[in-house]
Amino acid sequence: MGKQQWLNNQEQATWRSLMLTTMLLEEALDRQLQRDAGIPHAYYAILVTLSESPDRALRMSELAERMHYSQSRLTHAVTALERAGLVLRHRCPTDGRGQVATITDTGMTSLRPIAAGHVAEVRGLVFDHLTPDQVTQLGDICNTLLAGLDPIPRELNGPDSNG
Amino acid sequence: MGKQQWLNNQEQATWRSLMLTTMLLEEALDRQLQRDAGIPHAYYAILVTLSESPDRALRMSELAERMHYSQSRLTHAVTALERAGLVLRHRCPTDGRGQVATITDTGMTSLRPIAAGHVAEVRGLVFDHLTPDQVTQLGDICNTLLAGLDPIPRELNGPDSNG
DNA sequence: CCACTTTAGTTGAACTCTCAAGTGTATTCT
DNA sequence: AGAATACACTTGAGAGTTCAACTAAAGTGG
Repeated sequence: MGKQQWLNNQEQATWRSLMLTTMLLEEALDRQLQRDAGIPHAYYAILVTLSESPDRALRMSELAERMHYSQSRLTHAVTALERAGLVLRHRCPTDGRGQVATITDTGMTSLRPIAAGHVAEVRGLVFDHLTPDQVTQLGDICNTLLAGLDPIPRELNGPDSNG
Repeated sequence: MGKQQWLNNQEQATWRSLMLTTMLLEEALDRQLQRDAGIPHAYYAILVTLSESPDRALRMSELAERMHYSQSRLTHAVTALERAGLVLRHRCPTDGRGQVATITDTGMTSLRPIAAGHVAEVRGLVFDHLTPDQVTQLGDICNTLLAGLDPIPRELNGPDSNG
């Protein structure tokens, strides 16, 4: 009746490889950053996003949306980064509810060597092993899957279809 | 000198897509299993591995190695699964240090519908969107990366090269 | 202007995982 | 056999995440 229910052998093998690869890759990235910078990968990503933003600052909600983190996750993370002196938080001037997170000078200075080490790890674990064609294939596959995974439409705010 | 240090534009875009894809995928799998079965994806994987093993049982260390989990992680996980009545633990008869984890009848019975729901999720999020060629490409890419990521050689215990 | 609802963000508890230390059982070496 | 070492597993503390309240400020409609 309709859709096939189970995975065939090739799909099953691919699935197990994919799950193992993503697990080991995330662990390797976390280990490297924790060892060399004392922060997890998720926190590093926050610092990078802030460093690339105008005035090195973003509203908490805007930051959460870009990172695809929950607000709670972001609050906890920014609290930790603030304790570490890498980020500052202050009230938003135009909206009394809002907070603006800013990466500090210390944060910016720390980030350069951390990013270099991280990129070296990414090259060494991923891109050094793939052909240009494979990079293209991987990008295409991920973008295809993102269309189904990402609740937020990318590149364009679709018109609301309900209401 | 020598190796290129930074990622080119295509690599950077691919990398961001990959990180986002793996994050959203893991989150979706965890959410579905937590909602429908009350356990996280990592625990589900343990149950599956046990259910496929002879006598539905494995030594803790053997299980940890197959899952690529730390022993500590596995101990905590099995403790939780035992509390839930899905797994049992008892002393290994041939080695007083060892423990053998067994999936219970309850665990086996619960697993069938849980697995069906999980597979449906995997199909719906991944394989329904990919062409057969893409599945092959993805499998090849993952296996390539695993060679560099996986400390344990697969399919063959290589001869020990030290000593 | 005052209730009602929405939005922004925080909080705290529960859970999972990591890391370092600890317990107890084999194994090895002399 | 006895000491030293290695192995299997557990424990507990700390960190990061989720989830369900909760606080407080905007917006909305009478």
